[in-house]
Amino acid sequence: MTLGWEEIRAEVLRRIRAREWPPGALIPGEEALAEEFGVARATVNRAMRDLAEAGVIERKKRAGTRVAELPVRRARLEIPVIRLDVLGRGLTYDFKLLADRVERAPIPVTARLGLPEGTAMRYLETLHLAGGRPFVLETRWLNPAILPAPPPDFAAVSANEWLVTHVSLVSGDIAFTAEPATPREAEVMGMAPGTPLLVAERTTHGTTGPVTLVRLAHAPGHRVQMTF
Amino acid sequence: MTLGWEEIRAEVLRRIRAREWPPGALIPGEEALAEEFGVARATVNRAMRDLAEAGVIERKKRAGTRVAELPVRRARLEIPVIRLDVLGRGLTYDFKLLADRVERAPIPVTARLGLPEGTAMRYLETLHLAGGRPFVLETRWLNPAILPAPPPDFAAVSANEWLVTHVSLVSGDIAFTAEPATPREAEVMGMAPGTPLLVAERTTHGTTGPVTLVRLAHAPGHRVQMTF
DNA sequence: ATGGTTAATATGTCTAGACATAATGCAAGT
DNA sequence: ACTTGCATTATGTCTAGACATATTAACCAT
Repeated sequence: MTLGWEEIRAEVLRRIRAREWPPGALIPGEEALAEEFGVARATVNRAMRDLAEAGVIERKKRAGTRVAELPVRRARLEIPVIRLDVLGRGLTYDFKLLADRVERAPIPVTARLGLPEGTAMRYLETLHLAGGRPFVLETRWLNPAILPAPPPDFAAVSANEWLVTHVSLVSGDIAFTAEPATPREAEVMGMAPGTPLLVAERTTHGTTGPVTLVRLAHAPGHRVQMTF
Repeated sequence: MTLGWEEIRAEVLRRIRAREWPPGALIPGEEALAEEFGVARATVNRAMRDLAEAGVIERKKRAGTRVAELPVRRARLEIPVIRLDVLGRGLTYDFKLLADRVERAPIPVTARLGLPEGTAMRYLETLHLAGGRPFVLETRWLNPAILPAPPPDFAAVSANEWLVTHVSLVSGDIAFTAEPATPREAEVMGMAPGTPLLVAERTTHGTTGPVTLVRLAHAPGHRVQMTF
């Protein structure tokens, strides 16, 4: 029976958990481990690289590999298109375009996207419905520079979905906060103002510059679930 | 100048974004790409594996590699120990153990951890302080079976931190919700009841069974930030 | 002591070739 | 028509060896 990289990883992990190699300790080099397990160094490397990605060990050239002092847990969040999110919950999906206009974006918006003050941007307000009931209110500022010549009809395809399939997003960030429902949100989504809402704020950048800043106000009770 | 796997990845990504290989399309096999770029197949494999992990392409043995129809964006959340989170914000850290007792856990708690109804569990209530002000109220149900013979003193080291360094956590999940502050939370953290709070609920399982269920109620204004 | 240079070393990556594994689609048998 | 089995094929993994790169520690010169 020959060992694979996953078995190497399992054994290394076992030794770390058993405190044979305590936090902060220096682990034998790849060459030594390769010899011990009777595999090629590349196989050990594969296993160690995986553990490093998981945050269990820290590796530095020349300095060697050591067990992480305080292993940082990493959770992965998969952000689906809202339509698929809703359908995945077994509910019917629909959306309404509540607003679509071009105007000068407020300073906080341009600032966060790194655009000059007073840039004219497309403002979109979309209410996503799940099973006929409000699911998410999306308010979006979109950089018109990234849109094609005949701009897409966001009443037919939601901006959320159009962007995923037509713009190559490079990087971005999401922040989750709990906020009281604004009067506008309360009115549109049919709830009392001040109701706690889970709000996700995303900025995304593409190859040709800033793309969009979007605020997703989720209906009460919404859970964002992650596994690790 | 010789190509590395990151350059292969960049070029493949460029072709996908440029729609030379549109969503759903079948990409040439590793062998073909290796020949085209003049590198070994393992190098192409490294690049493709990375793109698959990022959700840009989907790979299946025999069936080949195709461009993802709706690229699922994946964001990574790093969950540090609360103490380091606070120190990382340039604030002093402190915590107070408000409650520490053993009692029968409520049914929802045992159910979520997969323990028998009425199991006696350790209940801990910890207030984490940042710069002397309430930061997070942690309410935790801990499976006493995983604790060592002389149980640790959670007044000296927070349970949060003790668990990370002493229990090998295998899997778990986190859910974020927005909830109104309970009377207890409002009292302890000094705010009006009903104030929207960002709540994280985590369950974790170790090698020897369920470990803990914890609820972290964050002070108003708290942001959970992720990058992708 | 102090600062800069150099050699040693552990990890990172690559090559060329091999076998393993899984999924597909065709062919044969019921 | 339907199922079963098998050959095919693309990805997954491994080996043994090589060179690249970052970083440390030792050394030397000021």
